[in-house]
Formats: sequence, C-alpha cells, structure tokens
Amino acid sequence: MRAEKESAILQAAEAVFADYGYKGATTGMIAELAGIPKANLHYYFPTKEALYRRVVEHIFNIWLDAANSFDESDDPVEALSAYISKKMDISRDHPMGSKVWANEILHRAPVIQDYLETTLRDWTASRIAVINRWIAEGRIAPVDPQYLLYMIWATTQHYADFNHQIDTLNGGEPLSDAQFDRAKQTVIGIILAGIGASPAIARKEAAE
Amino acid sequence: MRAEKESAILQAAEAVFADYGYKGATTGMIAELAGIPKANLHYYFPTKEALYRRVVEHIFNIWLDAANSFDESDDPVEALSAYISKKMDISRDHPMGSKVWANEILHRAPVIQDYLETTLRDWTASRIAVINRWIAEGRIAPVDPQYLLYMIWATTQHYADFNHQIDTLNGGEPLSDAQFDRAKQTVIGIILAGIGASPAIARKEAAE
DNA sequence: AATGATCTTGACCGTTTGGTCAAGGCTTCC
DNA sequence: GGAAGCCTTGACCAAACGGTCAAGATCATT
Repeated sequence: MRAEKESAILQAAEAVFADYGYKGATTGMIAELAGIPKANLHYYFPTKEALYRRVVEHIFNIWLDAANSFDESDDPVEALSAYISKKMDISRDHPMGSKVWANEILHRAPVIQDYLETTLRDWTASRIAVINRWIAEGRIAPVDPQYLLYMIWATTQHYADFNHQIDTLNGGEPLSDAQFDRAKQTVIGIILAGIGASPAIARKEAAE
Repeated sequence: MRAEKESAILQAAEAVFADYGYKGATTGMIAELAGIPKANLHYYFPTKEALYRRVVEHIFNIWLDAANSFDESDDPVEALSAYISKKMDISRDHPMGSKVWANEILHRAPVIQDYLETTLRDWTASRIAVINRWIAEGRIAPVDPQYLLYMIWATTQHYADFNHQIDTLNGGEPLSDAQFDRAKQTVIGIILAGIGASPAIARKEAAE
C-alpha cells in the first residue's frame, strides 16, 4: 500500500529531522532508517523539502489536537489542567515531533511561517479573549494571558525539546512514568496556583 | 590584534550557528559576516568544530554568570526573582547564544555533554538542596524543586529560542521594552505565587 | 498469457562544503 | 635593507549530498 509506505518513510523522517535538523538530516539516513534505498524514497517524496513539509504538517495537526483540549470546559481550572496535561502527554509521546517544530521556529520558521500567521495567530487571539474574560469575571488573577500561554507552551514543550538534558540530570535515565506524572502535577499546580485559579498549596510547618 | 580578530569571528559564528544550526551554517557564511575570506577564518580556527566549541563555551559562561544570581539572597522571593530576572535579561540580550545552546541540546548535546554531566549537574543538585531547605522551613510550598527549575529554564529561555514565534504573534514586531518587562513580571509573579513564596495576586471583583 | 501501470534500485551527476596550499604581503628586529 | 615570522588570500581538492535515470521487477486487469 502506498499510504503505509509513505507513513513508514514519514516516521523515519521525523526521527532523523528531530535528531539532526533539516540540514543535518540526509535523505540517505532517512531511507536507511526506513529500510529502503535512497532512490526509492525519492520516488515517494520527490524532494527533501517536500518530505520535510509533510513531517511538519503532521506535527502541526498533533498540536491542533492538543489545542482543542483547551475548550473542554469553561472553568479555568478544568480547561487549563486539561490543556497542560494534554501538552505534557504529547511531549512524552511525540518528543520528536516537538523537536522538529522547535528546530523550525529556532531557524525562523522558513517552512511554516504561514501556519504561524494564520492558524496559530487566530487560535492564540481567541484564547487570550477567553482568559481575559476569566479575569474580568474574577475567576483568575489578572495576569497577562499572552505570557501565560507562552509559559505553558515553554514548560510543556521543554520536556520534549530538552529531554536529553533532563535525562542527563536524571542520572542518564529517562524520567519514569511516576516521575513524569509528578512533573506534570508540579507544572499544573504551580501554574494554577500562580494565577490564583486554585488555592495555593499549603506550606509546611517550619521545621523548628 | 589576534584577540580582537578572534572575537569578531566568534561573534559572527554565534549569529550564523544560531540561525542555521551546526550543519546548516557554513564557514563561508561566517567568514562573509566577519568580513574576511574563508581561508583566513581557517587560519584562526582550523576546523568548523573547533570554532563551534568556542562559541558553545562562551555561551556556557554566560549561563554560569546567570546561575550565580541564584545565590544573591537566601530569601526565596529575592533569590528566585533575581535569578528569573537575570535569565530573562539574557534571553533579551543574547538570544543567539541561547539558540545555539538549544540546538545543541535538541541534537543530544554531541559537543557539550561533558558540561551537562559535570558543571550543570553539580549546580542543579546544590540548588535543589537549597529549595528543599526552603520547603522544610515552610518558606515556600512543597513543590518538586527539579521541575520548578525546569519550569524556570524553559520559560525564560523561551523568550530567546522562540522569539520568532513571539514576534510573529506580536504582529511581526519584536516585543517592546515595556512588553518585555511585562512578560518578565508576569513570569516572576506566576512562579512566586505558584510556589506560595509571595501572596497570590488578588483577583478582580466579578464584573457583574 | 499479455499488456500496461506502478514500483524498485544501482549507478551516476552536478553542486556545495570543509579544508588545504602556495604565493605573496606586512611587521619587527638586527 | 634584509631576514624571519606572522598574516592574508585566490585557487584548488576530495568528500558528501540531493536528485536523476534507465533498466528491470512486480502487480492488476483482461
């Protein structure tokens, strides 16, 4: 089947692009990982750039999927918890995709600039409106929504993009499921308390 | 002077590596930006990799400088405010350095793995101990220090690494000084409130 | 079984890139 | 003024890379 073969190539491409960047990745490496000769890869994807575009589009769709979880509820605690949780899950399950995206932004988005200016901009503007309404309704503290969103993006994606650093600081081992869950709860806890959406976590009694 | 020439080359190299990644950057581009022929560049830095190492080392030293600001005070509010503020300033003043660093981690740190395993690991462990003491003393809420640090790193560096995305969402314009200051205050405010180090920001009265 | 369409592949090509080299300046010190 | 060391540079090279191509293999349809 054509679709399956393409899918296998795309999967290999995502891994190689994530590890080596657009320029650093070679069609030969991708072909080898996909288990086919380079010439065959070029039969399915005429150019390296076309292949890369497909990889980036796939990643953007995953991002869109997560974005929807923002709207699961109109309650700030539920909505933000769901959104952060979903973004953390993506970082754990699709770290390579996140890395390709990060690479693309880092290099000034030569391929996906149009997505940034349309879909991402629209989504962001509408969610800023939602957050501003929550503030007006006194449901969260008056924080600048824009920078709150950046904080959520940065923090959640960090667990994918910088997973090598995290692993190194974890003794060279990836975070266990329990550790990752603790990270997720920490992130959600700090952000929700930070915007006054849920009561602050109680401090301990001073030790002495 | 040798030192000045090397410095000019390193500056050009940092810019080009930040924009194009290690592989994407060419010694020809770096030489052109530095205003010298490529052969001359190779007189000062025999290989591309040697040049890259020097760039990365420079960036790591800037990071170390910021790391020190963590110890300006033993008060959590002051220490974390100073540290976050300093990291935000670096993101604004040296975005290219941060990008080179991000690229390096993204690609599994082929060049600076030893720094991660020594200096960074030691620094992190000792600061985790400090934060744990604050928790034991009841000065901040019991959050996992490790994930708090990651959150600070991710959020502050985001303003350098993803500045292209931020600019795009800001109508294609870089954040103004006022906007950037607001971002910084938002980040500090959310994190400090999030860990119960300072009283939560008061919510507005509900509008109706 | 024949025919045409689709897929597979080793060999090949032009371009780009990191790096070399030899010839020529420039500066310094006797 | 000349010798020695340092710096500069255009021309060049080998390797790697994206992409092509033509010849063959496989498959579907009748």
